[in-house]
Amino acid sequence: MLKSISTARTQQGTFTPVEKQMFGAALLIEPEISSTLDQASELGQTGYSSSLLQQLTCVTKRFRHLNAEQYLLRQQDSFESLFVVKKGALKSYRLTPEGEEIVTGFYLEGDVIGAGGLGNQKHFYSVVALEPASLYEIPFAKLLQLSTMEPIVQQLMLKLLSQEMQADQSLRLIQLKQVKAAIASLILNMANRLTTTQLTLPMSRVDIANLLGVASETVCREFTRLQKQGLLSVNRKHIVINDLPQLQQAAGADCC
Amino acid sequence: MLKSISTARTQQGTFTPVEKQMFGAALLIEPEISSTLDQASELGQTGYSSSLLQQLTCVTKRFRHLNAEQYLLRQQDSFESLFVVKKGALKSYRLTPEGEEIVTGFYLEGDVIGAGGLGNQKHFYSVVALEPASLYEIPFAKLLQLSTMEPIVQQLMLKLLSQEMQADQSLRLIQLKQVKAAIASLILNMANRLTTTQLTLPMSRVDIANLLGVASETVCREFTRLQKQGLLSVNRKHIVINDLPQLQQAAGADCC
DNA sequence: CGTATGTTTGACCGTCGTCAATTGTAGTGG
DNA sequence: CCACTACAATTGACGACGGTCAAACATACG
Repeated sequence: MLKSISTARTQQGTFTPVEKQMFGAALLIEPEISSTLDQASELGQTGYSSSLLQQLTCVTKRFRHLNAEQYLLRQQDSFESLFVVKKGALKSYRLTPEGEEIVTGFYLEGDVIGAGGLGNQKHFYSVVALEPASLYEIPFAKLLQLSTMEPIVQQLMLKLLSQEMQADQSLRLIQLKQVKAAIASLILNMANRLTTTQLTLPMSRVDIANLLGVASETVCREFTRLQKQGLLSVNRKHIVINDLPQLQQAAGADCC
Repeated sequence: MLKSISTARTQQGTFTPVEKQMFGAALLIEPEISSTLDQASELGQTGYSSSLLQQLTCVTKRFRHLNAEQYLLRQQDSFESLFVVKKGALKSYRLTPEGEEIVTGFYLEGDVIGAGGLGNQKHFYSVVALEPASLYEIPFAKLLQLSTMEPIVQQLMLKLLSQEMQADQSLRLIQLKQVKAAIASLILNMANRLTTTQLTLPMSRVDIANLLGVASETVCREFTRLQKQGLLSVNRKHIVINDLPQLQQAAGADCC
């Protein structure tokens, strides 16, 4: 349900940890890609790669700040940049012809926004901040330009898109489940990403309902049911996980 | 619901119609990309592009034939090729931990299979033929190699991935709708692609049910309901559209 | 012709959507 | 600092949609 399947990682290698973190945060480097970078350096392309790195870190130095309710981009905006969430939370959604909101995902720290526009001229969803948020901005033109010089960048872009696709797919899996399981999955996913048993949801019940395609009342009822079963403590947006194993079972093996 | 949003097209230009069709069928060229190709040629890169074209047509000359029920690829297979459906129909699916089948899409003539693996080592779904099918095979390694020489190929790959993502997204929209609307959309999409009011479904009721996340009985009931309303004539897998405008309305503006 | 499989239909019941009332919380202005 | 207001969240009642079980039926294949 959340856009990123994995979080950015750093590794010891040819690049300094700081550089890697920067690069990783910007492009969600997986371990294997990270080592690809290392290998590239080891293969005598160090000069080339480090200049690449310089350009990338340069590119990612742009920042953008949003207040709650402010839009990062709107459906049909022309595609110009990728964004990486540095802090805060956002949601993406589309509108049905009837004006209903269909939430397509939530973005937390480290998530990449806009990969879906990589092959298109236009974005096909709007993205709005749920709380004050700051983001890195990566101009797509710059990225494309770099990619012609460095195949690694191209692979990264492909990987980004694939990840976003996989995230969408697991979202589909969630929707097919019982609502109870979907909620449990949502909570678990949030908790995993934040590595804590206590969390504050950035999104409203309505947002969750629109993500799962159910009524907001149903979301409420499932929250209270999970609380009565002792798996969660719920107080509005504040959630405490009381019984992790049971919750995982309720999620029904979050799968894939 | 169906994987491709648009079908391959041919245009008059630098390349011969036959070449274009080949290229278009293989990579789902959009008009604007197609004209990009033309522009590239006009900008004096003709030699380069036509060698690209030669390589592409060469690459796409590989064929693959499947009987019904035969697998094109299985979940966790390593990613080696893209496929383009030349004839026939296939479905892709994943299994839940409980062993339930979740259909992720149907592929008809002209559809591209496997774009989701572009950034990954493994495919995350299985693909099986619903009826005898023949496909073009495009080795990924070759494609990547070409893309380092020709930015256009890279753009095409990005576009392919984006298209697959958009298809997934519209699938999500369908799932959130009423089952009736979902079925109507499915039929309309099939009919549009085949440009006819009379069609034979390649997939079973169970497959449709697994795609939409409902019971197969529900699919049956909606089919008969649409028939009783006079929108469709249904006889097992044979469908005739009797009232297109009404059907489109039932689909509820297939949107986006 | 007979069996296996896919399809259709009916009966029953649980889940979830809708409508509505109530509570709780945060933000506003006095 | 305290009402007052607006809105999110919660809970209840009721009905419809869709899942499950079961049976009847049609079609394909041997």
